[in-house]
Amino acid sequence: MPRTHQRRLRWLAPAARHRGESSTGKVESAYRISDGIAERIEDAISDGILAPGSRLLSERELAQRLNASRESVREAYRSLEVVGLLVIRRGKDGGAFVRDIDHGAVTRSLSLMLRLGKTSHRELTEARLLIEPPIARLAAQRATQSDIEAMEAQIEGQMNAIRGNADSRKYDLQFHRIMGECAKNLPLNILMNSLTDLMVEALSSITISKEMRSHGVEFHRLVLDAIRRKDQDKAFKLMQQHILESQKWVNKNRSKLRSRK
Amino acid sequence: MPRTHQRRLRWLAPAARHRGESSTGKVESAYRISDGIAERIEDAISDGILAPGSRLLSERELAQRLNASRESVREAYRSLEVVGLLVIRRGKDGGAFVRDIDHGAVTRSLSLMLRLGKTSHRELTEARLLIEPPIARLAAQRATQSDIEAMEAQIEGQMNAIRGNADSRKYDLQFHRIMGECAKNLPLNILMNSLTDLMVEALSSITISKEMRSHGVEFHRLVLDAIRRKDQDKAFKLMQQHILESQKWVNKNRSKLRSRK
DNA sequence: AATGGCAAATGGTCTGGCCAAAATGCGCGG
DNA sequence: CCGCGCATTTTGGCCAGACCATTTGCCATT
Repeated sequence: MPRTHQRRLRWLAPAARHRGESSTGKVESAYRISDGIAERIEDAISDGILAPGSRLLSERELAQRLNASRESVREAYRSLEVVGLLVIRRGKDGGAFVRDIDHGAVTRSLSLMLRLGKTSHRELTEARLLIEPPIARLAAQRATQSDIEAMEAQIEGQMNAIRGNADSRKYDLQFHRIMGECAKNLPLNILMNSLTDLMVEALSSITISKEMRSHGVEFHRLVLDAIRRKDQDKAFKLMQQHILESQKWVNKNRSKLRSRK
Repeated sequence: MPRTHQRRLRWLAPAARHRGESSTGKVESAYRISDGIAERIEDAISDGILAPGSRLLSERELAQRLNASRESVREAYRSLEVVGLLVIRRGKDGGAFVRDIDHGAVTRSLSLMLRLGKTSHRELTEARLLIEPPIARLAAQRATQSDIEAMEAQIEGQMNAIRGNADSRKYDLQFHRIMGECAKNLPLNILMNSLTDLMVEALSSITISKEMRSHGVEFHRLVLDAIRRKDQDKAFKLMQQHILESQKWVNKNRSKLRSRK
């Protein structure tokens, strides 16, 4: 039975939200139906009503239920996909699914800003130098047994990759990632991951010698050892040294870096 | 005259981009026309072809030129608006404009992630504690004369606001922001701004006593003094102390904090 | 000169349709 | 009986055309 109402968009009207500034720079003036829908979904997700992995209604269906057009719903879904909350698949059994938490969106925005700001590699390294050693310290302080085991497994994998002459970069990144987990601090972890992701991206164009890779994994082993012994200062200094060395190495290979216009 | 086109989307096909992973988690499988358009615009912006403030073609016009539908163009514009690259206005003389660089998007995604991750205030403070003091140190090292003047002016404004019993929070935030500028490191600056923005947002629900506000500005004055004298360690320690004190104060007022589900 | 209203440009939404991808079922041939 | 491929179905992607809402500027009326 196709409901008979004609009126539009009354379903969201209580106290026409001003949602001012909120210091994030977002200023919504005149509202868009799609924004209203997106906001509702966003809230539902952050309130846990929609768990990661669950499937939303199809565009057609939700549109009908909300008495909105399919386009409005579509736009809402797409917006949320852009910010990383949803993932949309086509075909039967497709649709919009709640993505499990993933800081990729932060990295993406950050990456954009840095590209626009013509950030140099030097700045990136400097930032890492200020963030990662403290994280290593926290990791040494807070790593659990299972954290340590995860890192051991990872190092193992990396060594195998090197022996097999495969690309070890992925493992390298993963080591830093696990260490970030150990610090038990989400904001820091996200920030660090974004920086290291950007680093990897920036360096993706140059190949790394086998010796260098072995050297890297050796360093990881030392850091892990410090963490295992809960030697916070040692972990801090090792990390610092690790970054400095890699910076030095990059400088020697600067010519191979792809230039940014 | 309704153009006679048969084929679609040939205008973007050279070397069907795979744009794999890139470690940001973004995996585009099946190509969307709108994504193609968005990517082109994004590149144009980061290459400086489209300067901040410039106006893009209207949806109708660009659609016609690209031989695409208005919806595709619209979707591209909207996506870029969501990530903070464009701002869209309605009405005559409206349209999509290139936004000048603004880290708001990063803050927004970060904020989302933190909400989803149920980040505590404690973690936020811890992160700030690791990031801001080093930034103060860098600021002391690198601040120019005009930077210092800007900070002086800001403190002046803040004191006036306090005397007039106006809300000084805006100025407070601004001080940290200017100090970030002084550090001359974009990544760090963005990260710090995101954290302080989140902090302000989290604290927006409680009022701050006049004494506390005076205390705050006094601290800023001290920090500025250290920066002026290029006393890096002093700036570092002051900043650390500043954050610790505000944390202590927040703890005393914890009950007033709006709870996050 | 001030003001009110009209016209134009532009995004926002709706309708209704077709295409393309993906999963599933069905039937035919081996 | 076991695939293998084709048709079907569901769902997003795209399109065309229309109308609405907002904003701006201009112009006529007062």
